[in-house]
Amino acid sequence: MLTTIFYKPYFSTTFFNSKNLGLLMKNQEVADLLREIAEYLEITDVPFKPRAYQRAALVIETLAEPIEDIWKAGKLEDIPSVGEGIAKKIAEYLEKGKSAYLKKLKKELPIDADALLSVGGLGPKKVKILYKTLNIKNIEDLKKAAEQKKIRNIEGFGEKTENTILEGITFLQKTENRISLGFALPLAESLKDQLLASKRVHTAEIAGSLRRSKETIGDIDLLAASDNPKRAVEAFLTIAAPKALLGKGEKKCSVILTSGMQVDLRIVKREEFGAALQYFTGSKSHNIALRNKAIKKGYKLNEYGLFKRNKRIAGGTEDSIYKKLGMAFIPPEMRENLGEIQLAEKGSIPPLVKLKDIKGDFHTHTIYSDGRASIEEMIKKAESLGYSFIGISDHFGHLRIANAMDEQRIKKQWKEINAVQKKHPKIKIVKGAEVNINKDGSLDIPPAVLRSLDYAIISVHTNFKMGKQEMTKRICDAMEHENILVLGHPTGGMIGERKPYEVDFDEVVLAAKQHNIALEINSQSKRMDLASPLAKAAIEQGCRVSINTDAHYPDSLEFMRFGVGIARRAWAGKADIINAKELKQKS
DNA sequence: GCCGTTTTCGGCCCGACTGTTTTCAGTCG
Repeated sequence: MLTTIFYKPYFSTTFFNSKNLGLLMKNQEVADLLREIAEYLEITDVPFKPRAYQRAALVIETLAEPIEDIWKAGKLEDIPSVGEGIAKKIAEYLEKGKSAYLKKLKKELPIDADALLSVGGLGPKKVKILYKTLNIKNIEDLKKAAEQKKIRNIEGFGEKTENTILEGITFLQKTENRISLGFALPLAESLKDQLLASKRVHTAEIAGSLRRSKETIGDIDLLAASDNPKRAVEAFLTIAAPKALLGKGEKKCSVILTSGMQVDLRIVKREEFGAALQYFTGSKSHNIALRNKAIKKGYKLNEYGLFKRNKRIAGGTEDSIYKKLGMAFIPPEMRENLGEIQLAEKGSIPPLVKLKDIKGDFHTHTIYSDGRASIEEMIKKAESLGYSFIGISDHFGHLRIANAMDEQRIKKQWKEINAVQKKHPKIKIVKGAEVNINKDGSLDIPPAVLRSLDYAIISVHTNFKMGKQEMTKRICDAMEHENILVLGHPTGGMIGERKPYEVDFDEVVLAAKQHNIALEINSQSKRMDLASPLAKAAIEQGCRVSINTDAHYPDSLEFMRFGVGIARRAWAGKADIINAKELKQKS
C-alpha cells in the first residue's frame, strides 16, 4: 500500500456542539410564506409592510442555520429584519404548519397572487385592477380574458399590454428552472468576449449572481462601458442574435437567447463603471445594506457613483466605493449581507481560497470506468493546469451504468498508471477509486482492495429514495471504513433533474469531522454539490472540504473554477481545502 | 412591520424603460 497522507489528522478532544443543520428546507418554506404575505399586502396597497416581509424573507432564505432551531431557542427576533410581528407569524407557521394571517389575506382577496404576479409585466397594481374589473383570479382567467381581447379595453391597459401578458403566460410555462453556473458562465464569457472584440465598448464585465458564483442563476447580467451606448447596444444585439427582445433603451437592453436564457446588458460611462459593477453585482440585500451605510455617512450611493451632495467622491472602481465607506474590499462571492459588511468595516475580511491555490484534483474518471479519455490524456491536461498531483478515481464495484472496475481491471489500471507516472515524473499520480455506498452502509469494494488504494471517494449512486434517518445512518456507517478521503457529492442533487436525497446533514458533518473525511464540493455543472450554504455550514463546524471536478473528459478538469467559486461563497480559506495543499508522504 | 452614531417616532433604495398617456404610473432589477 502506498502510504500517502493528505493532511494531518486531527481529532478534537472536546465534544463539539451538534447543530442540526438539516438541509435548510424549512428556511425556504418560511421565506416563501413571508413573500406570499408580502404579495397580498402589496396588492391591497398596504404601505411599507410588503417590503418589511420581503426583507425578512430574503434574510431567512440566506440563513445558514435552520429556522426551527432559532425558533426553539426563542431567538427569532434576533434575526435582522424580523421583529415582533413577523416572529409571531413564523412561530405560528413552524408550530402549526399554516398561517392564519395569510388565510385571512387570501379570504379578503381570493386570487392566486403568486401566479399572477409571476407573469412578466404584471405587478400588484395591475393585478388588482384586473381582479376588480374582470374578476381575474388566476392564470386561466387571465389567459381567457387576454385571448378574448377584453384586457385592452381597461383604462391604463392597451393592446400591447394584452400581448405582453399572453407572451408572459407562455414564457411562464416554459421556464421554471434556474440554470447551473457551469452552463451559464461560459455562455456569458463568450458574449462578453465578443462584445469586447466588437470594439464598441471600452470594457465589459459579467455582473449579477454569476459574478457572485451562485450555483444556479436566473439570468445573465452584463455590464459595459462605452461613450456611444447606442452603438454598443446595437453591437450586442448582433452578437446575441436573440429570439426575443424584452426591452431596449439608450442605456440598457434585455433579450432572450435562442437557448431560452435571459441576458440583461447595461451600458455606463467609463467613470461610472466601478459603481455600476458594484451595483449590478448585488446581491440586492448587500446593496441595500451598503446604501444605508452611505446614507448614514451623509452620502448617496447609486449605480453612477458615491456622491456627497452632488459631487461624485468615488465610483471609477469598486474598491474606491468600499474604501470611502470605510470598508475593506468585499469579494463578490461574499456579498450576500450575511455579516460580510461588518467584517469589512473591521477590516477583517478573511483571505478566500483562489483557483491558483489548487494543487490537484482527487475526483477524475478515465476509460477504465465511464470516463472518455485515457489516463495519459487526463494527466497531460492536469499538467497543463499546473497541478502537482492528480488522483484517478474510476468507479469500482458493481455499478454497471458507470462501467465500474473489478479487481482484475484495477490491477491493470495500476500498471498503466505506473507507466504513465514514469513518463510524467513532474506530476504525482495517486491511485484512488470512487466507491458506491451500498443501501446498508457497506461499501461496494473488498476490504483488501480498499486498503491497497491510496485513497477512496465514497458516494451514493443508488437507492436515493429512502427515509432521512435510514440515509443518514447509511452514509455515516459508510464513513466508518478506513482509507476514505472524501465523501463525494454529499447531497446527491442534480440541478434541474433530481432533488437531493433526504439526509441529516449535521450528522454527516459530525461523522466526517470525526473520521477526518473531507466533504466534496463537486464542480460538475449539473451537480454543484455541496452548494455554498451547506459548505459554509460544514466549514464553520470545522469540517474540511475537497473541491473536485468529477471530470470525465480532460477539458472537464477546468470545472475546478466553479467549485472554487462555491468555496469562496462558503467563505473558505486555503486551509479549509484539502487539495489546496501539497501531498505529504507519510514516513 | 422594522429600525435607530439623526430617531422609541417617522422614516423606509433608486433609476431605466414601457405603455399609455399627453406628463406619468407601473414594473423591474
